[in-house]
Amino acid sequence: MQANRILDRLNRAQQTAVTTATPQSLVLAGAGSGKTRVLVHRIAWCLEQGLAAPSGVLAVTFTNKAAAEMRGRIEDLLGRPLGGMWVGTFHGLCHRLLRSHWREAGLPEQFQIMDNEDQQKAVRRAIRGLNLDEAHWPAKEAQWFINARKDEGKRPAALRDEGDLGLKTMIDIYRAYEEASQRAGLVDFGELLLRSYELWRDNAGLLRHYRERFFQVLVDEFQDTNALQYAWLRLIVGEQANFFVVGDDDQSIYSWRGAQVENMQRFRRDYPRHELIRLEQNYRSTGTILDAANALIANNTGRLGKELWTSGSRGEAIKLYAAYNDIDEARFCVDRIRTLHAAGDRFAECAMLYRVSAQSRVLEDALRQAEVPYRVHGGFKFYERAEIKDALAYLRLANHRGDDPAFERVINTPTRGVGNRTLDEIRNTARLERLSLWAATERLLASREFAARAATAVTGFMRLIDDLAARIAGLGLDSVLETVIEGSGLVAHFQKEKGDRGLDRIENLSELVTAARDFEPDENDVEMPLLAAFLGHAALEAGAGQGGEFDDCVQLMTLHSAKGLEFQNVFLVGLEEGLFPHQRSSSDPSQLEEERRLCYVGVTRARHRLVLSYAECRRLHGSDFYPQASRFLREFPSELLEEVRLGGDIPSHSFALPAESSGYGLKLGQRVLHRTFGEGVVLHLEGRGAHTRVQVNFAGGGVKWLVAAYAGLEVA
DNA sequence: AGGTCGGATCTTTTT
DNA sequence: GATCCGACCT
Repeated sequence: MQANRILDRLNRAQQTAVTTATPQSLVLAGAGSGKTRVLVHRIAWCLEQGLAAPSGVLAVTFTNKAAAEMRGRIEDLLGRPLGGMWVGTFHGLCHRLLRSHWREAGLPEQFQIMDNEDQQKAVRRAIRGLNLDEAHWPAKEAQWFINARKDEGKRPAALRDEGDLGLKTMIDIYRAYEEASQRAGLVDFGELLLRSYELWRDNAGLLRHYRERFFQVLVDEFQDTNALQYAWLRLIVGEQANFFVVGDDDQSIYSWRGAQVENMQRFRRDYPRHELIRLEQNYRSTGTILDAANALIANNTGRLGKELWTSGSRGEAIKLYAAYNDIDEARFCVDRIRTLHAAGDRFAECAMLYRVSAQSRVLEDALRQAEVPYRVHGGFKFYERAEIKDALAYLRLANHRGDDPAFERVINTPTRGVGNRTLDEIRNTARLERLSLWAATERLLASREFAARAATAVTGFMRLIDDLAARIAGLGLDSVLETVIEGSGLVAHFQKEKGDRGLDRIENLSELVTAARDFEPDENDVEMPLLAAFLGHAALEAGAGQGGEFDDCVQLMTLHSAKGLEFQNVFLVGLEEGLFPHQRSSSDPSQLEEERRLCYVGVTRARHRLVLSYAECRRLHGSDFYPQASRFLREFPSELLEEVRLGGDIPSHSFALPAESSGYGLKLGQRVLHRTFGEGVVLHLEGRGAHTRVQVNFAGGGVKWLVAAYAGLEVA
């Protein structure tokens, strides 16, 4: 391929990025500015210019989807396979490293990956093992603590309790969990990263080897990296490699799970001779939408700074609908979608975006009522289903008896008479003797410490696993799964379940066999044993949600899951104070800015049409709320918005950009305090000046009408 | 061993 | 309102 063919269809800024000769570059890539394009073309450029062999390229992304897309596009552009390129997610690549160097990493060869659920159970076990009260020390919080520390690259030994008992306990739990995981050869998601970081850090020879190999290191969505990922990158880049990172500080929406936008500033400090390139030309949205997005995000502080523009048309005004309530809001959106569909747009080109998943319910109801097909993104994944995890647990245990989570999962599924007492006995022995659950069970059997019934049950289970292990040796992957499913007794177990549920599960189990038959490790994993690759795939890439991905249906998802996608028509619903920005974020300025970025992400998903809406009454957690319109609405230039109304008799307060008071500091949804009735929320306002009457819903005393002049309400 | 009941809680989600 | 979790009961 010719150099000019690579640069052919790129704009100036994109060309600059692709061809830069500066060893370190930070590409500030706005929404819809062709970020993936730049990454892919940059790789092609490096190869064509002889700046790297394919095996010298390391390209990292966050999601499997992004990695797959990048691989596909590189191959398309090059017209040949990746060669020895490493293109994958942080976790996928770390997994690969640990499989190749398990010994140096201090892991057993058959180490397994724990997903969230496995991890939480393991943490719970650690908490119980320390004789702590679970009500006081919830596994979820401890899990969060452990993951946050790992994301910072910290082991328990590196933590100090500062005399804080709570902190000390957390560290104890972390340590106990870590010891148990190590003993069982289990690795959680954070551990994959931390372990490979340490692997490189502590093995000079190995690090040298990889540094000599990877001369071009590229990172996608750099704003989402956490401290450990950045440290990992710095380690591999070293002094000599080229470091090419692409990101957008305005789309950083994952700080709550450890992402540090600060890494962008850190990069600038750590590599003072870097080149900063801005991609600001947008190929997605209309001028109107971009103006709105720019104006909104300008309210944030400390940005690297970037202004999106387009050579395309202004497009139509952004529609704003003030709904009477959430049901009305849903109906309005569905109505418009039907109109658009009738005019020729596909349903799949319409997306309904919301802040919290709970909002999908009302939208789904309205869609179903109107018989409009839809798909809700997110939610349960194939490999996260209980029956799939059960089957895989049998396989994991047959493969590696020390796999404690797998043991716990299936020791009594299907029920075979191993009760809690027996299990506790096993757990205790395991803890005291530092054995795996399997080894502890063997131990207890040998010393005849089980009750007769338990002994029989447990022996039966162990025979079953040993038997499975013997039978699957040498079989193909799909036969392995067939054998395991058949031998586990899971099918009979689920057949007993009432209703269609059991049937579903059995169907999923046969789907698992199909998945195994069709399984091909991706290019990064071809060297590892097939079974390890398959189990890794199941844990790391939990699979898509429900099917129907290719049908023409309206797309429902949270704003978070919308990042990276685009649609002709976007309906951004629930623009209300308390919901968006969310209550839990509204007290902290930096969290508030993240909410704003989330809004920015939502707005920039739209190509042609953007509809914003809010409800004056919203049912949430079972009771009604009367929120104010979101502050974000006020941050859009009003000339870009056009208020839409349905008929004249819908009680709708004009969107009233100042949306301020009635003269008494009262507004809809305002929290107020009354001398005798206590705290309440303003439901309605009527009249003006001295005649203003206000309806308040008091927490204690129900709904009351008051004359504002006499009520003496205080704004709470 | 398994089911049922009451209480607490309720962002966002990938790997 | 819905769900998840633990305690309690059968």
